[in-house]
Amino acid sequence: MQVKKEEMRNALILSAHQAFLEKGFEKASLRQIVKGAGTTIGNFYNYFDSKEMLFEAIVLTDYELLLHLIRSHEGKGDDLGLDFLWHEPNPAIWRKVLGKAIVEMLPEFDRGIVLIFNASEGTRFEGVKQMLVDYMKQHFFEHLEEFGSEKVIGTKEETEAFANLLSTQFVQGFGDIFKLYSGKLRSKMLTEHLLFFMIGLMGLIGDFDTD
Amino acid sequence: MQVKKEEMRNALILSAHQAFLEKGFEKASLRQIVKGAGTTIGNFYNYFDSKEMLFEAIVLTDYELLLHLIRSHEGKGDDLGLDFLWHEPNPAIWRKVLGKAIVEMLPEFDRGIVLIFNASEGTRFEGVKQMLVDYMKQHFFEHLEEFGSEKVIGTKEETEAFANLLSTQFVQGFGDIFKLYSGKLRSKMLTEHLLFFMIGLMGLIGDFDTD
Amino acid sequence: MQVKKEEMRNALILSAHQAFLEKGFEKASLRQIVKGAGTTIGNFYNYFDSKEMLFEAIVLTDYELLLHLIRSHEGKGDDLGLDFLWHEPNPAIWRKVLGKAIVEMLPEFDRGIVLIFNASEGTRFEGVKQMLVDYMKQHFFEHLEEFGSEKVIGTKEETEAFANLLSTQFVQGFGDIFKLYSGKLRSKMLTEHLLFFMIGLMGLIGDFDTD
Amino acid sequence: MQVKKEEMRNALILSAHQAFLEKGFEKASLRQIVKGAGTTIGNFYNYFDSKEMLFEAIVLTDYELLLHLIRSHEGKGDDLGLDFLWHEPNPAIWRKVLGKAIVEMLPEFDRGIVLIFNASEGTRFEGVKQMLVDYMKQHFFEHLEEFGSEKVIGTKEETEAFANLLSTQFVQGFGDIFKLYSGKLRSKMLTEHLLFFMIGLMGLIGDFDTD
DNA sequence: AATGAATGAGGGTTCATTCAT
DNA sequence: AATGAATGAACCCTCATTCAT
Repeated sequence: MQVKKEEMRNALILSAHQAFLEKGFEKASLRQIVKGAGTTIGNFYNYFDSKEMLFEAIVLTDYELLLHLIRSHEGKGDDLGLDFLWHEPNPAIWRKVLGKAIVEMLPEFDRGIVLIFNASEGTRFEGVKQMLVDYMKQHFFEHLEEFGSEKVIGTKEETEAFANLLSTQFVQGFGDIFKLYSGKLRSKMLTEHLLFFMIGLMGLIGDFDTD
Repeated sequence: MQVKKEEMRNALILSAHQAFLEKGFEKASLRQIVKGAGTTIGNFYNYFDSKEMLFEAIVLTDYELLLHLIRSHEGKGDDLGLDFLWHEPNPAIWRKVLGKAIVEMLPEFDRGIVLIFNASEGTRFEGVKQMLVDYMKQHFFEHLEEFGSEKVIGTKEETEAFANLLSTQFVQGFGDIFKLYSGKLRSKMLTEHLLFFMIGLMGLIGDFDTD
Repeated sequence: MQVKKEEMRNALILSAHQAFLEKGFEKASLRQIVKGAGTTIGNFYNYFDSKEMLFEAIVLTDYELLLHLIRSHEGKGDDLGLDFLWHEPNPAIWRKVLGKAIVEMLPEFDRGIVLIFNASEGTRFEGVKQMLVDYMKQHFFEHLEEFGSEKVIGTKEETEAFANLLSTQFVQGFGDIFKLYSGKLRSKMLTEHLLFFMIGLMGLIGDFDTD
Repeated sequence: MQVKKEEMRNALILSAHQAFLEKGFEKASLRQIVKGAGTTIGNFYNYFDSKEMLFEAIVLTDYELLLHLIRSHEGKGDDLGLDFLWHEPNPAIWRKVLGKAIVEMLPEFDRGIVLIFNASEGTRFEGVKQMLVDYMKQHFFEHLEEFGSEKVIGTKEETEAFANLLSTQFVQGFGDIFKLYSGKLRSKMLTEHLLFFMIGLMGLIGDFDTD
């Protein structure tokens, strides 16, 4: 009862993707995955060299897209070229600009990005999310300091802690959106998510008087 | 070498807390926990009926505090009694009021709350976080609708999706703060975190003109 | 891409020979062998019925040569017709005679003989080496007894044990030489090896006074 | 049905020793070993950390004895203090001296030494035998050269090859004796074995008379 | 002649839990 | 209160072999 190669391979990837999503890399068992794909463990190894290689097969393209995305902006000190928005008083502009920017820049991530973010513990990708968090944290921290956070938030340590918190949530939200939504709704959510953070950030440091 | 009952129990709880925090409930092994507590697997079962019961012992008090916190506000349709802030134009007030409210209202959560949020998969508490998310989601959704989100965000489905996203991050941030900080820094972070979400929310729906 | 039948067969034999030599029959894996031959597992079974048959294909000719060699001397009670040497006092003669005898008598063993000796565990040839050892043991034992070993070595049991030891080493050395050397160096080593054993044997039982 | 700790441990070691002896480290299966010891695989890991550690438990003492034996003679350039024998014309002396020397010097090797020699492939001890062979090879080579082997054996390369062959067999024979015999018979065999090699070596390079 | 999908048994290892002592 | 021996199921992975194509 042989099946065309690509069919079984896809069945394995599909089953694995679901299992990894539900339980994470380590807790998802190969037995469960092959069962979901309607084959046996022995046969699995005709398609992939190891459990980790299976994960990598699902994830690698998105990983490289992500890496490329980060590197193309690294060192430029900008927010995806949107720094001018920080000085834009009319918020109506924001939503438009951000929406457009996101659609243009965002690579066409597939299933992989979600696994990298939420199911990669135990693989060589387990540090990727934190890397992104650290990268974002730097941005947030710089903006907070630039606008005089010490007047509103507090000490440098407090500001740094808060920047850390913000970036963690920002990245997590990013991942959640990719997990839950796709197509236009995904773009829409990404826009609002970005907007929400920019507004929150500005509001936090901009308007307020503490006395 | 016998040890006073409470001491061993505490040693086990301490070791388990650390292990659960690092690896999560399922991946933390009993062998590792008892080793960390300086005793043996057999003896463990003199103190706890199972691995899950050990988890429960660490977590239960905080779980009940959390439940009580939610229930005491359930059905009141308020935000911890702070609804009036939504109509308060002076943001300086916000930080003061929120900071005070948090200190007053927040139960004295112990180590457990972090485990419930970040390490409870595989236990009967694994749904608690989502429950809280759902609870918060309702609040966010109501506020978004109340202020006419359809003008700014979009359809009801989009609004609901966004409310879901916000609440997920809100709760996650809440958990992160408890995980990372304690004492006054924790309160400070909680205040800023709340503030950030209120400002973001208001900004998103309040100020904007879309045309 | 099809290859002429004999070429692929030879490639498989070559690759297998190397693998068996390195790891022995059981630990050499078919996957490794077919990879080395540049084909696939499935195709392998077009050439050989089983892993064991592959081994046999490499080994059979040499096995039969060996069998023939033994049988042609069996029952004659001689040492390859060299018994007269035991009474030859001039050792210079020995080396010459032995060297010549070896070249003349030794069949043209191929790769197989080494595998039979050192890599046949798990095949039906795994007993061949021991058979040869037993055969040699008989010779050694007879010589030891003939020359009055009880005066020098000890009891019959001790003599037998020693004959066993000698023959084991003799055969092992024989195998080692075939494994490591070829051509003239092989003949040279075989001569010295034989010489060494004859001298050792003679010395052991000939000259000595034990009191 | 609990058994005293030492009993089960010994049963495991006994069963393992036999399995390793028969099949070697890699091919001996844990399932077979625990079955031989009348327990389960799970329980095995209450006694040993791994299959390799089990091997080590059997072998370590003998390994250290062997190491100590070698090191205590290393650099002295002697043959266990028996160099004078090479110039001793009366062979009757040899057997006596060697027999005494062996009994005195040989550490009380246990089962381990045989495993190290014949069943250690796949463990960290797999190189020990070759180390010993190389060590002996040096001795043999020096003696062969010292006595002018070029006159009798041939080129330096041939002499070296032969030294290699001799040492391999010498060590193998050493191992075989430990495998097959014990007690006084072991000492007896060791003596004859050593004697055999010394005689063979002398005869090979000297001009020997047999009467 | 050649491919590689499929199978089923077995490899070493870890796990939470039970229970005799 | 404490020990650790014992269990049985599950983990990822490798193997020789079969067979449809």
